[in-house]
Amino acid sequence: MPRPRKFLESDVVSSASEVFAVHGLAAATLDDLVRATGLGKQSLYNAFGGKRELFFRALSEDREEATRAVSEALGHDDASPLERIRGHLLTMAIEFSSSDRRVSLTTRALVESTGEEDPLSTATKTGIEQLAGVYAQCLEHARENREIPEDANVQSLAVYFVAVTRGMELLGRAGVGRGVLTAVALDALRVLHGRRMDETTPPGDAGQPGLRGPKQT
Amino acid sequence: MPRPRKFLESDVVSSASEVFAVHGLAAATLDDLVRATGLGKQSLYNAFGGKRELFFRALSEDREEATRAVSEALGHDDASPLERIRGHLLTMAIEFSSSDRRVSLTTRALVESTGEEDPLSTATKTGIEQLAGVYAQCLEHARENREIPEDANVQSLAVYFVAVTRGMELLGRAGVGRGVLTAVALDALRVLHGRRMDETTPPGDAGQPGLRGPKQT
DNA sequence: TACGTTATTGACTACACGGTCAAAAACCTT
DNA sequence: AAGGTTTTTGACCGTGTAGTCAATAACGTA
Repeated sequence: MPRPRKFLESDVVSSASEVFAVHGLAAATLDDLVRATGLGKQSLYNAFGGKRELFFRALSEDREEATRAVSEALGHDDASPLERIRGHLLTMAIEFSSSDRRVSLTTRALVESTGEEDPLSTATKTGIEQLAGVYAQCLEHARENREIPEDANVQSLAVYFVAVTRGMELLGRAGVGRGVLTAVALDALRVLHGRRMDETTPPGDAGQPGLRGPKQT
Repeated sequence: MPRPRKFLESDVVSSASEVFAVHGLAAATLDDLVRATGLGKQSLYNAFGGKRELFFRALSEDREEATRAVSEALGHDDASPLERIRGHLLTMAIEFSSSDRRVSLTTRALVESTGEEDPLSTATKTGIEQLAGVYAQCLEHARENREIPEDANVQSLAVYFVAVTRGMELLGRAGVGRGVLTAVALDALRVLHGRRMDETTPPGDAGQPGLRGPKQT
């Protein structure tokens, strides 16, 4: 019998997400959010509880979306695991060099968090772990396929890829262009083909027939 | 004959830098700055012109300091170029996994800039180019020394290292520990030893006798 | 069709912020 | 010692902020 809402929470969160991605948590004003979502202040307040809470909702949606996207890109079986990682990184290069002002909410939360104990910080930490998990899974498959060296440390490589993509995101925002970012992505991939630094002879298993080499500028 | 100042501009900028590194530009209040620097508001205003201008001063000092530090780490000739890059990256891993809340002002400016035309953005862009230049120089030496493949693209690799360090910075802030970050750094270095993705036979020049292999967890 | 429940609306509040003003203080020169 | 110049000091101001309140509207049910 109560009066029903005129909006879908998911729509609101998604609009808010946009605002936060462009302005960040602190710099986004309630007015920005009101304008973007079409709701009144009080409705926002009733439904979510305030700017910070709304940000958390947006953040967790963003994390889900991000891991979903990566795990889809890495999970298709139309190509070998290694090829999929390669494709994914190239996609990221293009995405990050687009000129819109978006920054992933995870990165924003990371930078705006005020301390190790800040809920923002813990939320992003689990987000990063999720992401690394997805990479790790794909890398494990690659290892099973003998596409990467037997002794590769899948766990640290997974974190490595999270770091690289985060760095590419920042560089893209700094105005680094698509060509350079693509070259960086291809450079980053060479890790998967390298010998360990203390080895002088190559492992016996490495050739990747299906892949093209980097066409660096 | 005018009354002299009671402070050194460099001291003030350096204190302000600290505040900005912890809080960011937007979140740092003038009161924070007043407290940290010991000056009165008006003195700050006379000497610098306002929060934003002070941030720019701090930013350019930060850029100088950062490039100076990197180029020192990469410029010593107590080790081969490649060894120096390795040492530098490991140093960064330790630094970034320290638990203080600092974030480089360049990264902050990058994230807080509001548009491609924002002076913040252009300042950071040149900062990143400077940094990449330092890496490029060292990589060039490494190439001349035949420590990395002849056909390595020094320019994109330089940008790659900027991306990796930026990523490591973010991960460190997310609470990723020293061990993992070190492993990531070592992973990142493998790029310099890798074959191109379309090669199946190794280049003939690679062994690095003085270096230990990664002790990944 | 009337009632109870919840959503919506828009005016309101308290506050913290960046920035300013004018008076007082401190120094160097002459 | 006196004057001129600049810094310092501390009170002040307008603005924009997140958040609140009380009145009104809209719906399902009975």
